[in-house]
Amino acid sequence: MYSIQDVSKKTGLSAHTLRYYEKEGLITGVERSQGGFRQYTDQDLDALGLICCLKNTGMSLQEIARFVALTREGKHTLKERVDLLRQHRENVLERMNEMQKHLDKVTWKLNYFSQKLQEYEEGSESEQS
Amino acid sequence: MYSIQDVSKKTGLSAHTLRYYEKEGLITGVERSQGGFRQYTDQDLDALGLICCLKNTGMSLQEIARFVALTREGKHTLKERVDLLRQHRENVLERMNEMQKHLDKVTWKLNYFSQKLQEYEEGSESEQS
DNA sequence: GTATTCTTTAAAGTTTACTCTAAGTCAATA
DNA sequence: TATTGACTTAGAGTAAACTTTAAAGAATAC
Repeated sequence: MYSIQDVSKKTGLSAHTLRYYEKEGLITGVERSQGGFRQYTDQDLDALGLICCLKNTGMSLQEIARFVALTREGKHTLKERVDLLRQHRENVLERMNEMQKHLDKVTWKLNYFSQKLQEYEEGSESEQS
Repeated sequence: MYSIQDVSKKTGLSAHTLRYYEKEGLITGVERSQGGFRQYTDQDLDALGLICCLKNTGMSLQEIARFVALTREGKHTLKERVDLLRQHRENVLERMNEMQKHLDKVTWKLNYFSQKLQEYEEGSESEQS
């Protein structure tokens, strides 16, 4: 059993954010101590792991909440969940491809500016001498 | 010379967004017709091209505005601009790496669910027969 | 020449994902 | 036992990047 601070350290999400995620339906069924404090299990940490991966690959919290809701509904949503992840995977690959293209342009510009810089520096050098 | 609508079509940014970018200092020195309408040049389109690449690789509008301001200052900022782009490039590569790692986890989960799904479907088949 | 469409501005509104505040409860320590 | 510090809630506030609105002037189509 982990306190909200423990989980915060383990996941890198703030305690505020963890409560927020719970409110938004991303995490469900977190147990409480007699005093009402959250007590996370290893299962909860597991679930948070997937949530972070989805988030870090650009899935919105809303979509993640939908995925979590499907999970809670049981095995008959397995196909839908698989489709969802598969689609997400495609989207991410597509985005990374696009990103690479844009980055190539940035690299091109960078080289262009680098050359300009060299010319500029050589210019000021000869002025100094 | 292009109208704001022309540029909107060419760049994929809305006319609203183009005005917003101008207000935020991302585009500067756009000429006006006698009636006060914006008239974009090929140079402006070029500048917008770089802006889109930077934005699409995750640079914030604020940082882009900073880059544009440096450009306006002249050649003595060339080194700073090169450094900025170089740093940005590193950041993007780093992010893409992280992304790939997170995506690998998603793929792993996907395969796991796929297998579960298959077992589940086989299960219901044998129940039916 | 008038109706429609496009453009202008400033400013308010929206969405996403937090982040912080206030007021109070709970637990551990000096 | 008092106090410090972590935890609770609901709800307000924030930042980024738009997006919409309103009111008015300009260009074009018939």
